[in-house]
Amino acid sequence: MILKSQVEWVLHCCAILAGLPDGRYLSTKALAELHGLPKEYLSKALQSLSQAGLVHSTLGPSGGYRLARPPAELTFLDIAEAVEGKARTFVCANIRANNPCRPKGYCDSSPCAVARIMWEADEAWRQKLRSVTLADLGEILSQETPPAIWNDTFEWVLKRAG
Amino acid sequence: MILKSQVEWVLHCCAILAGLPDGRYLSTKALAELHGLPKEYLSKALQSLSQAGLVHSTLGPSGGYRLARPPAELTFLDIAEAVEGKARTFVCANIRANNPCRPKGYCDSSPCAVARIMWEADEAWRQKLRSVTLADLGEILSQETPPAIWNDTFEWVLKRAG
DNA sequence: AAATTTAGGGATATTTTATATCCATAATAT
DNA sequence: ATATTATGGATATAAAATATCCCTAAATTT
Ligand code: SF4
Ligand code: SF4
Repeated sequence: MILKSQVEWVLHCCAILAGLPDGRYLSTKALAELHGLPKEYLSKALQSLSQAGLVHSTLGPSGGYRLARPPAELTFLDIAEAVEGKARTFVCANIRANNPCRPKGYCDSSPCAVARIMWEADEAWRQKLRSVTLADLGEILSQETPPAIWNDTFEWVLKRAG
Repeated sequence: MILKSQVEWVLHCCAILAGLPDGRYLSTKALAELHGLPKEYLSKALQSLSQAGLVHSTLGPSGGYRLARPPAELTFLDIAEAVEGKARTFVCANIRANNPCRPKGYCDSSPCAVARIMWEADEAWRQKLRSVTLADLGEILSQETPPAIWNDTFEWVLKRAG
């Protein structure tokens, strides 16, 4: 069970978008080039963000994406779910229904303990991701990244931002 | 990102094994029949449990599996990891290394904030599963399952246990 | 001693998901 | 007008999950 690589991609892209000045847009092309990713496929991931309402897009030259909300209001969970979907990782195939000792037509009123416990673990994962915002990430990255690289990167980005 | 269905299978199987009297074994055939599962493929899942040291097996007629430890010492995490593997769900492809603004040969000392946060979420999932044992599960199931079904099931199981 | 039953492991096939590319379209900027 | 962009559909490829088959060695039953 491994997350799509698109999750990493869009997290990095959002971190960049979070540093963009108000009103500026950054294109798929620039984001793909900056991260060394296949442009067409990254585009699908960014479209997922757009469909989830996390980013706003605009067309034409100087077009691209910007965040739809302030970085403090965008969580890791928002972003991960946009790409990965909101489905739980444990899907219950209801195999207890196959138990030959069950009366025919017996219908279980609710999911059993196995499913509930697995879903609680899923929720713990979600809760952690819900507790971290893009603003938090930006703060950490700006502290940890060597200033030279950090500045060069945003200079590079601004040169390409529409 | 969805867990293998084998995870559900082995959790149910372990719940049954946990109710087995000391020294008795239950075969793959019986476990597959009880849950309505493909015997050969379930066998692979049970072999994973065996390789992880969670169950003990014995050959021949009246052979099969029993738990290797008391139910209170077997956690959901033990069981899930035996089948699903211990790898983290977020794998870092180190795409920041592709950043054209980085000096050539620059080597990042440690994983960045994105990876660390995602790994913390993984750990929250693990922590929840680590906190629930087969003994806990057995207690809940025995309370929630209608007594008639519960008793019939273990009668059925004991008739087939070696 | 022979026949039966079992776990274990290897090989292989099928189905589903993830990854990736290509193209047509409409909107926007210059 | 021309160039550039997001979007969505179609399709192709690679990888993983699901599943079956068969052989072996060990243990039990007869
Ligand atoms: S016992 Fe629980 S996990 Fe298993 S099939 Fe039923 S509801 Fe799903
Ligand atoms: S920035 Fe973090 S998540 Fe992204 S590639 Fe680097 S270490 Fe991995």
